[in-house]
Amino acid sequence: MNNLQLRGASSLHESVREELLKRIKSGIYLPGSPIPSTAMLSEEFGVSPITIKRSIRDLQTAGMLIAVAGKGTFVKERRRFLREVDVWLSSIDNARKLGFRPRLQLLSITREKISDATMSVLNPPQDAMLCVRKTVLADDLPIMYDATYLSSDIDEDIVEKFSECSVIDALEQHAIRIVNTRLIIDAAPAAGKVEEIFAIPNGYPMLRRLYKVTTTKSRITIFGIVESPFDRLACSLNLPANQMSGSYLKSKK
Amino acid sequence: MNNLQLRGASSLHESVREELLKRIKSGIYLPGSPIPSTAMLSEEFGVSPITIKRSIRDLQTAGMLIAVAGKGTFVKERRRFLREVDVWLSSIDNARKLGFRPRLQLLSITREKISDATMSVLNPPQDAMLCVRKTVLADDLPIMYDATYLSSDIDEDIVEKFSECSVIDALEQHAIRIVNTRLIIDAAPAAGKVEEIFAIPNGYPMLRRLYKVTTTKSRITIFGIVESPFDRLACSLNLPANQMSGSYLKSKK
DNA sequence: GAGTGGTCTAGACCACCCT
DNA sequence: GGGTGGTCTAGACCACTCC
Repeated sequence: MNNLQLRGASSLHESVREELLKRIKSGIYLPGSPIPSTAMLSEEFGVSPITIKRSIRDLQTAGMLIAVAGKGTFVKERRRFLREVDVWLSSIDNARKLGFRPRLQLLSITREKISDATMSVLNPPQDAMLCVRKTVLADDLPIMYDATYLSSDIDEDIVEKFSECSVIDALEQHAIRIVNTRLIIDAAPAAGKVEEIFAIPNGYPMLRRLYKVTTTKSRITIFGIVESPFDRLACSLNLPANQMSGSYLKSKK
Repeated sequence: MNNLQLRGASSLHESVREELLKRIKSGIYLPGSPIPSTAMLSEEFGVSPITIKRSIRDLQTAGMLIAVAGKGTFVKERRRFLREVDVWLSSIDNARKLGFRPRLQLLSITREKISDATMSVLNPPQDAMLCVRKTVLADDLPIMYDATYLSSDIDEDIVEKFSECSVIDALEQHAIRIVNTRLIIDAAPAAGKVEEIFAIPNGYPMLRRLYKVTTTKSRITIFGIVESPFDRLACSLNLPANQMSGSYLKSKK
């Protein structure tokens, strides 16, 4: 009935997972299409439905499958957005350049403190700031969740711009020059609304870009966090020799 | 007996998870220390041990806990290494600068093709290459798993250097100059040995840096993949205005 | 030997979707 | 109504660790 236990898997649910993964990779199960139901797989493999469910859940958290209650379990479509991080190009323009149809959606404008642990490396102010939250969609699929933090004494018409377009475009439209961008790329578990928006289960990690943008106007320093599902986005950057500093160029020791 | 269901959690295991997370964050359960056993938590919360296990497993994949069979479940120590990606500094020197005691461990030297999907963006050669695998430890904890790919016609003494020290240091010792580094930062599920080394479960994603280093010697182009658990490493970079290109500096449209 | 987590199973209930 | 996945439970077995 089955041909499991072929790989180096030490447990049943692992074997099942490997086998399903193999079928996805080899194209037996196609992106966007449903895989057989738990019951059917259970019968095919001669394993308890619970064990099948376990494997499927693991593949879900690994971003390979997406299960929809009442409908079935589907192979996730894999199309990844390459964010060019070393170029001053807004996410929107970046997406357009890569052939996506990008769209921006304002979620909320609130007053909040920045509480993220990683963010503290960038030394954000301790007091409450204006927080503009939006999602960026590419081809109608959400790929980014952005929280932009502005000092709360900022002009209302600037805030408006921030809710309509990206940080870079908003600044440009007010003729404010960027002096420096400090970026931290990390991954952290999805929390709250982010889980919903991207249908991410169980606090699974999101790829994040935390930024601090300093401008010529000393009053205007912008902080922000952009979160993306790791299977929808990757960052790319280029480091030419003539721009580099560090131990390599100095005579070491 | 319990005070669950307080958060916006829609299921029992979610409530339990939130409660455990709260206790970790508030310091009731301390880093490095064990949390109560499944049986005890089951009693305390008035929930099936299986539901407790479910919550614990989710917190494990989220990098908060680490369960050791026969010993107990422990709160993971959180100390994160900030890799400065825009500076030409070897990982080793970077770690040392941050106060870690770094160490390098050679794992294997093999001949392999580069098969990673993301890597294809960097257009690596299709034929088999020399693959040097090593781990980087900081304070005796593994933080990076590096696979360096070299064209297989390279001198043996250079290969030797690559297995002893980082790419940058190896090149420097042979007086080879780096012309450009192209970097892609993404996250991808852990596979095979990586799961073991970092005690990562279920193909949980690792933060990765894929690089292509071009040098003055045309024969020598180096590819590589560095993987790290996302709770042990983040990348940082700085983008000063004078080095930037892109739409912002050009007159747009 | 007592305690730990890990695995696998069986069975029941729910909410949802589609026809 | 018959299918789907999601949740929760009970119970049994194993391998491991520590005393």
